[in-house]
Amino acid sequence: MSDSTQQKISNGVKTRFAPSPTGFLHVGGLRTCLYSWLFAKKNNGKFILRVEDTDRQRYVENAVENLLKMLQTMGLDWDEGPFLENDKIIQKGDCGPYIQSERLEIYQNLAKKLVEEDKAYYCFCTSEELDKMKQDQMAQKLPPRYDERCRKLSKIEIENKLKNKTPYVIRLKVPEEGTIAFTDLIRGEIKFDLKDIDDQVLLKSDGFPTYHLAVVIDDYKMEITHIIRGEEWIPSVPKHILLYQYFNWPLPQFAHLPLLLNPDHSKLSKRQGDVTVEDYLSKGYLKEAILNFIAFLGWNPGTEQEIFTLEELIKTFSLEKIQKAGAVFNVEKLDWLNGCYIRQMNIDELTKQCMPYLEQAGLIKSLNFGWIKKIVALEQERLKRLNEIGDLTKFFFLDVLEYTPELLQWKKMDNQQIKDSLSQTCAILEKISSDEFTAKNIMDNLSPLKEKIGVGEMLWPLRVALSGLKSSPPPEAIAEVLGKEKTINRVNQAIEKLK
RNA sequence: GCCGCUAUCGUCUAGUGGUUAGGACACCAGGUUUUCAUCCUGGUAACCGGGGUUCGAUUCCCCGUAGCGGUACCA
Repeated sequence: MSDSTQQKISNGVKTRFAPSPTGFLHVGGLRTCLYSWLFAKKNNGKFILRVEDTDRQRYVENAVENLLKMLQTMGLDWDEGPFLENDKIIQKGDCGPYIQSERLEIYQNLAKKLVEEDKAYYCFCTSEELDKMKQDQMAQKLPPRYDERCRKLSKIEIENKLKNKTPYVIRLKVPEEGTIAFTDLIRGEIKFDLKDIDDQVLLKSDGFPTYHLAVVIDDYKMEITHIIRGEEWIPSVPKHILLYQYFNWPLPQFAHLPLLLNPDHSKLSKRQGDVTVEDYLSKGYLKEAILNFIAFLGWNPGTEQEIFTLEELIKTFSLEKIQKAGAVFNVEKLDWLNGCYIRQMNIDELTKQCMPYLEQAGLIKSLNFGWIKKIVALEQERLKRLNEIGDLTKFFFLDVLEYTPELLQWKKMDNQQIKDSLSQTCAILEKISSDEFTAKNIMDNLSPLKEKIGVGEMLWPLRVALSGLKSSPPPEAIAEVLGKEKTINRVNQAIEKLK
């Protein structure tokens, strides 16, 4: 099979994301989806969604709904497929249905057609027989594979078994020799020997298709031009190509994406941290940051720009720039990127998004948006994840701060010096009216004292008195947000602590 | 075991038949009139190994090695 038989981009690009509803959306799945989406958008093509629910054992209730919601909140829209409207799944598009369990007849008919044309055959082997076959082969150190015994069944034997309702599967008839090669858009030519390829089950005994049958039929029927999916599918491409040939259908283009890896280079998995998109969202990673980060895991534009909006990604994206090797999902860089996005955010929006986390931390008693906004603003440059906001701002909400008196000490100051510093500071603060209790005013008034006793000597004890922390925003900024009364109260509490 | 994919700083990566092998994260140091953070400056740190081809290979070819994936009536 030469690459000239692969379909060219003529009547427009059409890509798909085809997940299995077996749980929450995985970040690897999100990236696959993003790349397919970007490629379609970049080429003014169509992007569709298809649900591959042919495995009833692994089917998870509500997984489809979750999936649709998640893609929606991530801003990846699709032109055809299932959509959520008023919490109900409805399907739109001319190639529907887009849920494989609703297309069984199509697969069954086409599988039968292959049997009629001698390109596939009935197999009546039980799973016990298959297990035994495998064990015998392993014992003899042979590669485990189906020995094709049902290929040799006579017409009469087959008819009898069918008449007796013996359960069966339909298997692909893979030629004994020859090679199948194809050009992967990311990896170049990949070649397989047909003799290494098993007679794949196409239709299971429960009447459902396997992935291999369903994916080929649907990608053809739905006019997919570019199949963009994970590299774990490379070994099954020859089976798919065989099916395209048997059906006499044109081949789509293939692009197999590198895997996402754990820090130890194993395939990204739950055991070593968070893998679902929801996990990251709930920790307070912004969707823009997640998308940006994930886009760069296995792809980069070749320039030095690192921060990209979705629009910019569409403009810049290309399959050729996709990496071949797997990429470690490195949370540290995500943290940095998320911090960048948080710093760029409009403060009203940031405050709004922080609210749920403040509530979670049990900090919001009075919902004074304006006041909370000031607090959030003070921590904006320190925030890397929204779920840090509680710990970072707790001290604003408390009546009494818990800290050890030693924390008030700047360099080699003794208790008396600290007390003096705080009382002199307090005296100055007392003189500022509540109306003029602003950060700038406070610093202006404090300036002479600062000259007299030293910057650190004045500001450090004040900062600890107001925040109870060794790292916090500047004291005058905290004072302004706290207001005159609370500020003076906290300074006096600090002086008390030193007695 | 068999089949396939892959290989540049710790991580994400740029790049080339001749480069001081570039950037980002992380880390370290200094600066930005208190701390933390932000920001700025600087620093440590990489071409898996062996053979070819070549005047010259990190780059091209071959062979190893390692990692990963597949080897299901899972996708």
